Amino acid sequence: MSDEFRDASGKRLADYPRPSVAVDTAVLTVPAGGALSVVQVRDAVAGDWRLPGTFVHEGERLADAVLRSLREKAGVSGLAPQQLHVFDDPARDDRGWVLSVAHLDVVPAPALELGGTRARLVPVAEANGMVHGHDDILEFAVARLRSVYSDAPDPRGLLDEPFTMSELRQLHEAVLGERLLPDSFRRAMLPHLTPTDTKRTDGPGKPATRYLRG
Amino acid sequence: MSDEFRDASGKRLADYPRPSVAVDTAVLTVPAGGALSVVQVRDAVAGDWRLPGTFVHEGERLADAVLRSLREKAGVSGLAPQQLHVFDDPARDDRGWVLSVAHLDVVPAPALELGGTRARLVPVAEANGMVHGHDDILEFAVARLRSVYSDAPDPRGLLDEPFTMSELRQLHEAVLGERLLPDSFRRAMLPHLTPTDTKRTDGPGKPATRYLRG
DNA sequence: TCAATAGTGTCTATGAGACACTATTAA
DNA sequence: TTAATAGTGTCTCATAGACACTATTGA
Repeated sequence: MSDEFRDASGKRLADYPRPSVAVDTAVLTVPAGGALSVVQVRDAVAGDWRLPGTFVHEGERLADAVLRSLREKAGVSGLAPQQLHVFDDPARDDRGWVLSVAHLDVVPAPALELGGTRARLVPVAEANGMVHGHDDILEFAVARLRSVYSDAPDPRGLLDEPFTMSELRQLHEAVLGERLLPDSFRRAMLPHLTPTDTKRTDGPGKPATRYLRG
Repeated sequence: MSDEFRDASGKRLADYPRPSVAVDTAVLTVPAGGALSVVQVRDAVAGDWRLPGTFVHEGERLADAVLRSLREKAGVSGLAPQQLHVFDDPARDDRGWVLSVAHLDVVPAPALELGGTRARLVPVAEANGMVHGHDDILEFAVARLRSVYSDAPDPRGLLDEPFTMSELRQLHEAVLGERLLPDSFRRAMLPHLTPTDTKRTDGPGKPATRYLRG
């Protein structure tokens, strides 16, 4: 890298004003039998609950900044952050000129070990009123997750394999926030599933086949 | 804005290193009877052809930076830049630590007044080998445009209204890069179109109804 | 009349919704 | 046996592909 680069107008790159760049992440999960939920952290200074985020360090990839913020602020081992959108309203952050790159990360509930009282899991329907436009980021993230869960069986691996058709349908219902028709759901998913020999037999009812993705 | 804000560790916001932030834009259009094409500008320093871009000015919205870059570098009156993705590879730009926010803008061919020899229009199939990962940005932009043109009739307004079904289908074929079945295309589009009383009668053939969107 | 393009009617295959029916278990 | 859940078979309706057919123009 060269700080001495000059553009067509003879200006050095370093002479241009630069924004602070933050990453803010909606970590989504579905607890067993629960609703689609998001990780919030308590801000050390202001004391409010918000999405975990951090400023990007020099030369750091955005995805790495996300993983660092999740590890440090929420005690979460994030997996595969997915970039959503840059929020660039100059007035959105009262600390100055800050661009926020919103991310989505999807983590299976059993892998979520929230760090004490600084982090909590909240159903997305109840996670509103956050600062710095974090409500908008959450909305973006939920919309993205729902779009990928409308076709394929558990594409982000929220369920442990193998799983039954009912478990899969209940997961999709939690993600999509609506009831699904069991018949249509089964027919749409079966071509993308591989049945195994193991069955689930707990409580009454015919034993359910367990499936693998793919 | 306050430069004196301090975070939980007592550090001022201004103390954090900050990246340069650029916007780079794929301006797409379809010339009458032609293929999907993109605007390239010749770099004043290096002399190569690339996508128009600029560094974001302090407090400026990303979309405004895009419009400014199109006006100044390509002589184009951009319309509604759409954000695509942040390219953040620290090594992607040899000038230093630069984040590039890729954008898509869609402009009707008659509205494109390219500025002399500094800008040109190239079919997307022939626009490759650009610096700073601009090939990837173009690929992103084309994919986005194709996804919005797969359902609705000319959603980005590339055609002047009213237009005939053939004109609409030829536009969609140019955008999607593939032939479409006239029957299925007509049936898919008719519910989203309003017929007018005017007809097109040039050359032989039954006069074609002209339609409006919506 | 002929060539060319616009537009209609309809047959068929496919897939979703609906729902009755069978299968297999625990209690 | 009964209740409960899993899974199958099939009817109907909506839609896409295919394609024959009609409609209206310029030459």
